Amino acid sequence: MAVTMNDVARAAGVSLKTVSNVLNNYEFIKPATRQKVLDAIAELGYEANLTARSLRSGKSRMLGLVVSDLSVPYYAELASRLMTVAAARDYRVLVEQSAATRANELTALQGSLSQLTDGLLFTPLVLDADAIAAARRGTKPLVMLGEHIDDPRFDQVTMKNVGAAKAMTAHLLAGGRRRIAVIGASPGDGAGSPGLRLAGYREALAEAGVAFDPALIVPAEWRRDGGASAVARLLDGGQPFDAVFGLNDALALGAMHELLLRGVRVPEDAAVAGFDDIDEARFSSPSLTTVAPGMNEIAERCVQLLIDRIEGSEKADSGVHVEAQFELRIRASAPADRVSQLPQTGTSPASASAAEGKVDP
Amino acid sequence: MAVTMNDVARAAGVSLKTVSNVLNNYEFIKPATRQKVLDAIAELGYEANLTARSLRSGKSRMLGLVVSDLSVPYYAELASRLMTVAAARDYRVLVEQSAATRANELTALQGSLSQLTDGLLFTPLVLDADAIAAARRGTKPLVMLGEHIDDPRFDQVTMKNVGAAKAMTAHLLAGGRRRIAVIGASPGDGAGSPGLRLAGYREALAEAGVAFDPALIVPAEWRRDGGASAVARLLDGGQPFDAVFGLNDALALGAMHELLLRGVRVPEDAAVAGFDDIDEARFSSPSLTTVAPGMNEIAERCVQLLIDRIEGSEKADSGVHVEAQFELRIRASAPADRVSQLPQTGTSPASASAAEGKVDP
DNA sequence: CTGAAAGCGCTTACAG
DNA sequence: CTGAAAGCGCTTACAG
Repeated sequence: MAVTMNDVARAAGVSLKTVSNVLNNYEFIKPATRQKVLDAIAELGYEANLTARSLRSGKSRMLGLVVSDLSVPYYAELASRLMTVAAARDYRVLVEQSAATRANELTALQGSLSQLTDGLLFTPLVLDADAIAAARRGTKPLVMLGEHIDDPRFDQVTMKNVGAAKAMTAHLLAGGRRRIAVIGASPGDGAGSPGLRLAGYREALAEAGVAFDPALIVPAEWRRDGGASAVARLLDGGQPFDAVFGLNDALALGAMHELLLRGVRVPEDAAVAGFDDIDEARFSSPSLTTVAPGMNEIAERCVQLLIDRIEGSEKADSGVHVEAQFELRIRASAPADRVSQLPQTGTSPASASAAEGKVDP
Repeated sequence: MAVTMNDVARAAGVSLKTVSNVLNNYEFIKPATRQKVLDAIAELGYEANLTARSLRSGKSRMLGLVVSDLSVPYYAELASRLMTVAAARDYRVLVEQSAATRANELTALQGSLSQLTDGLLFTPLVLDADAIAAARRGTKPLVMLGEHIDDPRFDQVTMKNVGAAKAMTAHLLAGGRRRIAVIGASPGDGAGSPGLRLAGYREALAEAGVAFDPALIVPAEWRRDGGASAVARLLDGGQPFDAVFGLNDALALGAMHELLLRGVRVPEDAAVAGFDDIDEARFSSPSLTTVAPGMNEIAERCVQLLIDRIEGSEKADSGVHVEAQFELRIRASAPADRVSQLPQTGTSPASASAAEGKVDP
């Protein structure tokens, strides 16, 4: 029913191979022959059957993207950009959600997703480098996204977690904050985004001569509700603090929501900072100070790296590691200068018993 | 290199067809034969080549999803759910972004997306029913999402736009609001989400005996920044209002951000309501009153309808139309009772000159 | 520069 | 219940 290459060949009076040559931009074709073929294609409305091409050539021009949950704003924004960047090189992106479970991450690596695609952009959250190396079958390219893995065996595109968290912490310290709670990590975390960002926090504290207090490090699921309940626990525990650093924006926004609900003023009683600079951060009330981790650069570099591996133009023997540049976005939730925000009031540490809220958005 | 059906057939001592029969759950196979085949599959680690299956059978077990922009929270949350629902029926979802341009919507309908998938979930924003009917090639099933199209030729899954907007407006009126600004529509809008939601708003006003004032209807791009700038124009125009109904949550959240920035108290000076109930709405400050449009139901019904069309179990001659049930989510930005919020202050209409902001989150 | 043939790995009539 | 053969629509060596 659909028009095939055979129909085109017949209409143009050439062989199948010649049509294929034209479609694949083979260079040594007589202009007249090429034109005959192009005319026939246009006249018949021929479109190549991608499935047949894929079966024969072994290439699908699809990239797989594995994230835990596409409804997480950071992943949604990343996926959207990845699709746009990939489309510019004539690739599609096929997304798979892992729900951050071991079984699903293994399936993503071994199952039909990798069969359907030419390579994978993988954000592992539970599998470690050895598990991934062991699970991997075949030789299709694999680029790691995020910071859970840091291993010379793998190509990897990340953000400057340590440096960015350090810069943000330094910003809060410069604003006069001394008891900065961290939401989304455990004191002992070493690897992955939580551990790296916590390390940056500690470096900044050390340079400023501020003691590290493990009581200020509050574990939480990296979602808005996780941030909210972490702050609730912090306030209920009576631990004084004058700033909250959510290790991603969802945590920070959830934290800010709970603070305001409890009557803690932001930024007067407690500054709030996040990490990711999702679109929502600009429009929260107060707007959220956060780290812009260079998402555009991440999207471009990882698609480019993966396609270069697929097409063989990137030949490095060991893993290529790319780190995107970050920027701080200073907004109302944690302004540069604490004093200028509060000409008359002065500062008081936040607590569960803070008075009626008053917010400067 | 990969294990093929032929290898399995040889190992099991049966023909290719028998292996195929086992894989496709053909019922009349001797248990012993089936077991031999299953053993061989397990031993060799055979996995069916989906591309070959797709080429031969003409079915890919992929659904196409066309939205304007996957980074829009509503679409991200919808896509995430669609994937989960589809996966339960052993289908994948391939997403394409149209950027709400005519050219891209046509491409999505005619191009390689429809070739790669067994059917399309399509959210048209610029194409109308006739254009879609004309552009459509072949006979692959197509289910419309959203309200831009309402045409008996097409299957369609929508929300109760009119009823939900009417209920929300009635809620605002019941709270004592009389000058309710609408963000995201033009006074003349008739069709699509803006027109339908505006119609619900007008019905509620009429039933309450409140006059419709076109000066309160403010057009805007359906994004956070659109909501913010629409409110800025409204305030700058000096038009008094005591509530803002953003026709989606992004608009409402952007509007709320701008109100608070200008010192307009929410909900004291102006209540704010939205539409969609994205996750963010629960965690804004104040939390956002909005319409939950039944996204789970929408996701389930549209995937089910599309797959039933693909597999032939849905045989209706004309378009099947499904409307999901909605619920109001009453939160702090527009509580049920205005007076209880303000025991001592009373009400004053918002204006650009409103005094220093004070927010009850 | 172009053609005739083989084959990617399945499913699908068609026999038996 | 199972087998041998054809064919989905391409690309890829191999000739010439």
